[in-house]
Amino acid sequence: MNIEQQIQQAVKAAVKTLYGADIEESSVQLGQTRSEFEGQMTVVVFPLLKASHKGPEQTGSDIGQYLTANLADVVASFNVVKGFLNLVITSRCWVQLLQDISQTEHYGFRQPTADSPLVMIEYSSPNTNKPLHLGHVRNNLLGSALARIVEANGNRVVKTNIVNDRGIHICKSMLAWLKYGNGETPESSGKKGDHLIGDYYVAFDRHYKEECQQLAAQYVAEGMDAEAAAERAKQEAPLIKEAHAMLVRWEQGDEEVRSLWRKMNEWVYAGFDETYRKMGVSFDKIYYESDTYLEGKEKVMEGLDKGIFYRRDDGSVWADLRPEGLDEKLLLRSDGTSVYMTQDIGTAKLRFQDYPIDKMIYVVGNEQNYHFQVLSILLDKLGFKWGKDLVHFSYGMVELPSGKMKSREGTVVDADDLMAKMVDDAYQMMQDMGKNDDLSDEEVREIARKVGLGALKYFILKVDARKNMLFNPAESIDFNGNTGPFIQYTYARIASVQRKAKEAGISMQPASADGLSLEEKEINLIQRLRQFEPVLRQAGTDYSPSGIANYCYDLTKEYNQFYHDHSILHETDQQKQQFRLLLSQTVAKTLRDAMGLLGIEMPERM
RNA sequence: GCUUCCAUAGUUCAAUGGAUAGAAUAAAUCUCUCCUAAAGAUUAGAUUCGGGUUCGAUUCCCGAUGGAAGUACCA
Repeated sequence: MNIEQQIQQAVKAAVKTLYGADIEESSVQLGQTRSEFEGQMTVVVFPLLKASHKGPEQTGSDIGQYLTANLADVVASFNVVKGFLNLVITSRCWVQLLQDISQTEHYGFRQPTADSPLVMIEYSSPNTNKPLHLGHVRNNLLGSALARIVEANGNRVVKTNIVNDRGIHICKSMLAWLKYGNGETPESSGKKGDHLIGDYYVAFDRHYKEECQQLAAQYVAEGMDAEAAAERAKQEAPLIKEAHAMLVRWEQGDEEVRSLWRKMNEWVYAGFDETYRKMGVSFDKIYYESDTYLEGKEKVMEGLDKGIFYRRDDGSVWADLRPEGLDEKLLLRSDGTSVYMTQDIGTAKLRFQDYPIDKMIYVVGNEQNYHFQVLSILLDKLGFKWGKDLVHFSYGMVELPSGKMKSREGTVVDADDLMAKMVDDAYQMMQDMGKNDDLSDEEVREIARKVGLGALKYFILKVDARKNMLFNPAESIDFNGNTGPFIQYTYARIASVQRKAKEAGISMQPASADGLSLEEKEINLIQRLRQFEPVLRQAGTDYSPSGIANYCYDLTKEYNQFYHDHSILHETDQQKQQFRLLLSQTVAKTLRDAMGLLGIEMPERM
């Protein structure tokens, strides 16, 4: 039984004996003592006043006395400040706790079993017409971190990706490539496939814009007012008409269009795979919209038969969600083609066929909150048992100082470029600091890779996912302060101490704890280590990678203070030295586990 | 218009309803004959406004103000 439970139980017993009242064990509010007071654990006595019918001070001291008398192994002494009962926990307890943590592999993790809930997490979900940018990076990092966190809380997890490989957007790239590409390929140009396709998407847009302007000018000359002319031009421009025609040919299965589509998608996938690999994200199962949209149609027709949906005179199919407080939602266009919602229904159907899903989590930006509100209702109506409480893990946008990223204005922060720049910066920094003297260039580059990506990942994951966040390309991402490298650096320092201890033949095995008196910072650290379990639980229920990131920072900060104040290898008291080595080792272990959940690798030196 | 989300130091971020709201950064200053100074320490700086619930509110509720997103036969 852990310290918290022992105290809670004892407080319950105290209330019973002292005041004759029954309280719930779990209702005993137990927190950590603030550093300015003596003690490590604090019982909040306010909620107990109803039972005691005494003042807070008196109640606190009654219970404190009971605890020191009846739980002397754990509670050494106490003090009461206002309504807070601060408890000093015995050193013996702390050392025991440290040993437990150090001996537990992946302390705080829960192993999934065969009958654990099956959670499917969808993330990434790119369009195949342009390369990944910083917004996708946030999505991918959040999704993969979330998958690890959910798994570490004892769930079976399937990571999935839905690729939006069909639709007007990819037709635009295809058309531009046919018109202006001169047969350019990734091989011929040396460009990454996704970047190549992205360039043609931009090219389409540029030419389309020109056409629109010319056409609009012509309409205005014919006497139309400017706004209407612009609107009309958008629809009547030859390029967009060609793109639509191409989409129709695609849907009809026109082999010429299909084979071009396959070829260009392959280029893009090769590019994506490289980006995913560098980012360190992966999937267990990938779905393609081109496979799922027909399933969606089928499912919608099924709903139509059951009377869940209705058909309008023009042939389009709708769901009436006004009873749910929402609007009517289109599910099939009047020409019978499917929309975004149709596809998601189809994907859900296929997934449910493939896996007995208990819970579905969609990692998708908050701009689609409404979509998922609707999807949840529709899936529920269609009989998916997990539809009703599907989780839309809705995250905020990444903004630039100039506002939103816009591909047209060239303000998009490219994922590949950014990762490369982070690694370069880390490499340059190592050069400048002369840290690479006895390392091969290859080793330095590997460390720079971990550090550069660690900085990027931590930068993104430490922020509450719900909130919009700011990225300033001019300032770049810091390597000092509350950053990934700060945590990695501390880890590398511990690794260094451990190497030296090993060379000197110093045992890291815990000696007897008898007579060992602990420093305040040592106790703080053990307490912090213990905290990892509740933090991980919380991160699992709140779906909060940032909770893990913040924990890593707090633990690191705490350790650095300890490291600064207390010597390890120079400590002459052997018992203390071994204890500190064990403590350091356990901090390193916990940091590796916790940062690992965020997908951040820890270098043994840097 | 309607719906949803957000609002904390100059800036970027924290805080299961708990004690004097924490960090980082930017500024000034100190600490390497000492286990890695990508570190540690000191000084100064913030809860948008008005109500309510509570022993206690940055946190929960209502209203106002400001910002973002959505409200497509786009995805």
